[in-house]
Amino acid sequence: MTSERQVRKRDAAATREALLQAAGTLFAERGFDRTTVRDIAKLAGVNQALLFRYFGSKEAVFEEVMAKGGFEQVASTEPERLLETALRSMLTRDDRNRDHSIAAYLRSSGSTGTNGEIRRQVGEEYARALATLSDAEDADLRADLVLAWLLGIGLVRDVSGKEPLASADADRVVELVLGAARSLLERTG
Amino acid sequence: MTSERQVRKRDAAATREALLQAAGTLFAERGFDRTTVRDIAKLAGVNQALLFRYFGSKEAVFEEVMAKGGFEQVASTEPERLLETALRSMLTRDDRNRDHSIAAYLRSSGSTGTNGEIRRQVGEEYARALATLSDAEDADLRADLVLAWLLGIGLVRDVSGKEPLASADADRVVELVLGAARSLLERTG
DNA sequence: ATTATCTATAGATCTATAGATAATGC
DNA sequence: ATTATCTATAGATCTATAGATAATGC
Repeated sequence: MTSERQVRKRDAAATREALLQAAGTLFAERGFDRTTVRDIAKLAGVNQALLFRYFGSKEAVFEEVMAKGGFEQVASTEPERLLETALRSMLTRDDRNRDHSIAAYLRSSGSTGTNGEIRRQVGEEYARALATLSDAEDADLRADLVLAWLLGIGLVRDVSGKEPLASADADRVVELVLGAARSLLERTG
Repeated sequence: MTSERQVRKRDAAATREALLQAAGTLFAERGFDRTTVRDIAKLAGVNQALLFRYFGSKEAVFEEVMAKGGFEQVASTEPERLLETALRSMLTRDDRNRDHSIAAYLRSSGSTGTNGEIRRQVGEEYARALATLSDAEDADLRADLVLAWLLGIGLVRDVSGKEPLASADADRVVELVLGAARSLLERTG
């Protein structure tokens, strides 16, 4: 990865992108606080000063990682499949092309300030989509509860590494969760 | 709070306790990484060097906060009521006597190492108790999913502050969650 | 000439420790 | 005399910036 840097031409856009990608990986692995800008730059194979040149601050990088990953998934998935899609993308470990926004979200729960705001916005997007699946009067509340479940599963599984959930079969988890979530969303009263 | 310090006698046990209490409050508010030992000492009204004298390190304080809060609740509640009790204690904001372990857990998700280990253990305790409520073959997995829901609700509510969940009526949330959780635990196949 | 990239460092933390001070109990 | 508490500081970070260097395009 560093080696390809040697050959790479001077390219501001590519450097920016490399930083964004590296930041996504590290924020997802260690969270915001424990990721340093030097780590990000090192993984991206660029000088750390460039992070400030292209993003201005570490927080700004985080915001962009979250916004990009989170909004894209919601926007590109129809509500009916959103829960299953989000669930599967969380249950599946394919490091390539993985959306890091949820893991980054979970690992950065301590952070407040600007970080909190962008994380809240991503949550809004998911919940709004999920709420369309319910006809209940309190559809929004139920959608929040389903969102909470989704995030909680990621927390227990990836962050805590708790068994048997951590290595449970994805199909089985999807089956159990979708069944309960559907009945929660669809049930009236 | 600082004022009562002035009158307090020299008392190692009380000082230790004050530090533990202060640490619980701050870890729950800001998480491990964003809480400094000086903040803890200041809130406890004691000198920061005493934290190292009585606990050895900041991590050791975190472990003790988590172990104390988490294990106590599980041990003192019968499994049938554990879910409702834990849920209500999370939904209710009575700053006094509040168990900070779950919030501290949630806000410190970024931390790995020793922190991760103790957090995993507290999760084990809860899940073991919840698993006794299910006769299904995969009772442990279902219990993990219920635990995940509990934590996820805390995450969305307290850490993200997302509405309508953040200010939803506790009884209503309990009703919705308990209903779905029971059917998940009790249903066979 | 422009601008992507790098060097060097300021300035502000934070954890942890060594050793001094002072309140208690014998 | 013992030991709870405090002072002072070492040593190791980390974010961010100012200014130098060097690769590109006209």
